[in-house]
Order: sequence, then structure tokens, then C-alpha cells
Amino acid sequence: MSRYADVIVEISHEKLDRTFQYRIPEELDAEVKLGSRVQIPFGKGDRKIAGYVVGIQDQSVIEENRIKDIIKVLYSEGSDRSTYILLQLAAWMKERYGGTMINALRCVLPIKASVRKKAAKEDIVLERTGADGFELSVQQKEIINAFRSSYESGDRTPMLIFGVTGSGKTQVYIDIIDEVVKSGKQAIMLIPEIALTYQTAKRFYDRFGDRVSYLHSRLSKGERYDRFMKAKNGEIDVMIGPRSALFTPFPDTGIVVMDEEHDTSYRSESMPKYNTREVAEQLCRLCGAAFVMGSATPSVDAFMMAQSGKYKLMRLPERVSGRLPEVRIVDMRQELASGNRSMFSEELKSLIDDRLQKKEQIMLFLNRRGYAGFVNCRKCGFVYKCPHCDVSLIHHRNGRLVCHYCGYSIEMKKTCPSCASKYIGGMKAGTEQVESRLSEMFPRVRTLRMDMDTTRKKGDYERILKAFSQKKADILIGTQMIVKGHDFEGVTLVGILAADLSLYSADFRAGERTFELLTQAAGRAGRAKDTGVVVIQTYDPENPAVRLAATQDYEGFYGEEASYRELCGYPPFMHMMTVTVLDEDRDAAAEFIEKAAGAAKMDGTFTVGPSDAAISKIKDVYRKCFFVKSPDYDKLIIIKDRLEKMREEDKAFKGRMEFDFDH
DNA sequence: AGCACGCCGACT
DNA sequence: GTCGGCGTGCTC
Repeated sequence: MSRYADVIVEISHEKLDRTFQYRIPEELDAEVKLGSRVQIPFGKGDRKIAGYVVGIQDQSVIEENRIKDIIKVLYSEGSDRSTYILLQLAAWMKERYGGTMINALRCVLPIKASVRKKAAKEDIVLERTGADGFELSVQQKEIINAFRSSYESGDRTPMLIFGVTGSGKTQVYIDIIDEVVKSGKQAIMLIPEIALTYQTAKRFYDRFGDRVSYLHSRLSKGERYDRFMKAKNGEIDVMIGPRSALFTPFPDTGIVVMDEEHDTSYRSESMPKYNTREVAEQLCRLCGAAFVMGSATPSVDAFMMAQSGKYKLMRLPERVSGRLPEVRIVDMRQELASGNRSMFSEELKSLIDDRLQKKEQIMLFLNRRGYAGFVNCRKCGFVYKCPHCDVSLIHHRNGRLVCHYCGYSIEMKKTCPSCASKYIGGMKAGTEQVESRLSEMFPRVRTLRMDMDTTRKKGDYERILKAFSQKKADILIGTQMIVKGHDFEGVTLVGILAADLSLYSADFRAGERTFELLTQAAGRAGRAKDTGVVVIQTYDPENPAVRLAATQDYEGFYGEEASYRELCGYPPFMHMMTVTVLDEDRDAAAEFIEKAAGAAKMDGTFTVGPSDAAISKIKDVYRKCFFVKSPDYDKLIIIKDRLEKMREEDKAFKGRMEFDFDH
């Protein structure tokens, strides 16, 4: 008597987002398991496609003669606890973030690469250094003890460690994980996407030796899969990596630690658009594992959980080195009024000069997202924009203006296309321009630049940081990627060139992002014994995100931000669904979004919009959106279903509709 | 998504 | 007469 498999087919479409039942041939019975990837005939032409087995039944639910046989097993890692938990996690993610089950499964289950290479050798050279023995602070010990006693008592309330930069969180993580590993379970250590895996991994290697493995974005699929299988086979105890490391198929995950909890790389940008903190919490619930987060600037969402008692808040208030940097705010409007038109304020210039003379190191930080390199006319305000995508064109070295979305490029003219004035030029605010201005001002300065352009190749990132820590340069110039948790003892000056750029994005988290960025950047100064100085250049010194970052007052900022979110009905006070309509025909998009927004109205929900999306056109496809907010998530789902039905029935509408959730 | 079935226009 | 348009409907 053969058995039947419930299969999710490898086609991402709402209409096919359910299980199909297939017969398991006798000869495959031992091989087909929960989570197995199988090949099946599908549709009229019996075309061969892949699918995942998400259930196994003894009886069929439809007539025998309609059921086809599984062709073969593509791969099967064995039905075990980890597969079972990951399948449940996928179902939960589909429910919470929308999208299809197959997308959730692809995200969660290990993907076997088609080409099998020889096992990758670990690229961290293991040196047992034995340099493990520095004394823990009283606060560090308190947290470790608090964790131990709650862990042993079975208390699984998530713990948020609120600790300033440099307060020794990594050491706490290592000791906490050690506790869990000693109890025979495994640990997942999450770190932000572009954080230096090397530094973290190195410290874990010192404690756990070859029982540690790690993931990063440059690993091939084969290498990634091999490391997951090592975890599954019990060859390692600790997996370190970015958000995808959360899906490590350990036999018995005992703890998930999430460093820099606030980091935006923990939000997935593609389907399913999940929030790693929430998924980690759910995974821990399913595994009975402990969940520990840490940040110097927790997300408003996480800190609110702590305030309401859903998370246990632990403070790590002291810097190991004991001192906080001195922060000075410079109003760039006044600089301009007094005749300084350069990107460096007089104060920053003289501090750079001073540090160069003292042979101390400097970090200059420029948040260039959506800003640097755009070209405008200082006379009429004309801005070069991409004719296909609604974004500014970016000025490149070769003199061309390039669209960073679609690659469209044109020659830059000497005069303004709109008013013919010659006052047209780049904003000179890219890292490259910072570098060239510095060498004009200080001809003998040695600089290093770190941004998307200089970190293209494997190892670039590590090489630049290593060179800087070996004092091969005086100044490190970089984008957001330099602010994330790198310790440079020689740095005594941090300059933030344009603090408020990130405030201008059309996103309710813009303030939170700016505060984080500024606080983290400021935290780079004075890690050594010397007192560091941080200069924040801004056009908006009164903005709470800027003002409170300068005094490193997280809780002050949290208070302001939380009341703003509550007042405006944003997450975490309400669930929010963003509905985006995409169409090549602008009028059709406008017409449909109006209709959709009208149909989305419901008691107990609020709609905002419709309006143009933050980027109103990409590759000639117009994007319009509106928001639906509600304290009741189920209502958003009802609206989503209603809108999907509406789109199906509207034969005139040829575009697409997308749904995003924020909780 | 993809593939087949199906019922109306201009072609060897 | 038939080749082919893409509307509609189904997939274990």
C-alpha cells in the first residue's frame, strides 16, 4: 500500500500556492521524507518540475486515478526535527509576511547546489592564541549570571542587551553561548550583512575552535550547503552569519544571538520580506531555544517590547575603555553664511590638521545613499534625472551621468540644459570627492576609501580595514559600511560630513535610521584611552535625531520616536500594509490604485494615500502606493484578499500589485 | 506560471 | 477551406 506526499510545487504563483498530492512509488518510500525535494510531473503536458514535500499521508484525498507518481527524489536530507521546525517556520513566515509558500520554503530550507565541488576549506586561519583571559566587568558578569539562571530554569523570555558601543557585548555573547553549548545544544550567532565576519568569527574560534562555522554573502551555494550539512550532521556547535544563518538546520538549536539588533540588513528585501528579529523569536519558540539580542541603539520595535515586559532588558552601560567621546554639532548653514562653501567646516578642518600633526587617526563618514554625485544647477535648481526611473543621475569619473537603477547614461553638458547657466555641477559629496579635497588641503595625507566601488572584490573589505588598523593611512573615508562595529584604537576624530541626509528619505523610520547612524558613527571615536572628538555637520541641528545622537541619549530619542509612532499610527503601534501598483501605463496605474484604495476601506483600519511610491518610476514602470494601518492584522489580510480578487476580476488592468507588511 | 482547449479573422 | 490570434481554465 503506497503512501502519498503533499507537495508544494516550484512555481511561485498564488493560484498554485497549495499542496498537490502525489503517490510515493514503493521504491522511493524510504527516500521521500518531510522537506525532501522531489521531481514531479505537473499539468497537462506532465512537464517535470521540482517541489517540496511538506506532508506525508497514508490515504489520498482525491480520486486515485487523478494522482500521479513522484518521478524521483532530487535530494533528501532526512526527516528530522530541524526539517520539521523549518517547515513550520516557513508556514509562519508565509502567514505573517505574505507571498507564496514556495518562496518561504526556498528561503528556509537548505538549497543543494547543482555542481558539487570539493569541500571548501575554512578561510579563517585558526590561531589559538589563548588571549581569552581578560577580566569581565561586573555588568558583564551580571548579564551572564542572569542568563544562566533563567536558561536553567527554562525561562525563555527573550533578552535585549542594551549596551553602548565598546561595552563588551561580544564577550557576553561568547560566554552565554558557551553555557548553551555545554548543555549539548547548538547556537546561531547572527551578525549584520556587511559586518566584518572575520573579527567576530576569530573571537569565536579562539573559544570554540573548529566547532564554529560561518556564512557570508560571498560563499558559493555549494560551500553554503556544505556548511549547513556540517551543522545538520553535528560537526559544529556554533554558526555565525547574516540573516540567512538563522535557517541553519541544527539538530537541537539551544540559542539564537542577534548582534546589532537594529541593523537594517536584518530586513529581507525580497520575498518573503521578513524581519529577522521576529522570525528568530518564532524559531526560538518552536525550538524551545533562548533568544538574546544586543544593540547600543535598539530598534524602536525591540525597545518597546522591553518596555512592555515582553523582552527582558539588560543594561551594559560602561565602556570598557571608560570614556565617551565629546560630540560637537556644527551648523553648516552658518558656515555658508560666513563664506565657507566647502564640505568641511572650519572646526573639522582644524581638528583634522591637529590630528594629522599628532599622528592620530581620523574617520570621515559620508552617508551617500540617494544623494552623493547628483548634479544640479545652483542657479535654477535643475537636477538631472533618469527619463526611465524617477531618480537623480549620478556623476561618474568618466564624465558621464549614470542611473543607478537601470544603467541609463548620458554625457554631462557644460551648461545647464534648463537655464543655460554654467553653475551646474556635481554636489561634490561622494567619498571620492572627499578624498580629492583632502589631498588638496593636506598634500601629504594618506587616505583609504571604503564604499561600494572599493569593496567589489572578495577580500577588499578586510584588506582596507587591516591596512587602516596597521596605520598605513591617516584617514579612512567611507559610507555607512565603516560605522559598523570596527575597533580602531588609533582613531581620535570622527567627522560626519552630512548628518541629516538620511532624514530625507520618505520612510517613517528615517529618524530612527539617522539616530542609529550618527550614534554608531560617533561611537567609533575614542576607543583607545584618549578622549575622542566627534564632529557632526548638519543643516538641521534642532532635529531630535541629530540633537539626541550628539548627547548619545538613546532613551531620550526613544521617547520622542515612540510618541511620534503612536500619534501617527505607525508600527509597532499598528500593523501596516503597503499596497503598490506597478504599470507601464501611468494613467492605468493611477486609475487602478484609486479603485484599490477605495476598496481597501474598512472599519477599524486607516488608509493613507494613494500617492507616488518613494521611487515613482523604475525602468519605465510607474509605481503608486497607499498604506493601510490597523491594530488588527487579520483585517489587513482580509483587505489583501479582497484586493487580489479585485485585480483578477478587473480585465482592463494589466499591471501588477504588491503587498508589504510591517508589524 | 505554462500549457491546452476553444472560438473568430485574413491567408496559401 | 485552414492557420493562428490570445481569452479562459486547470494543474494532484
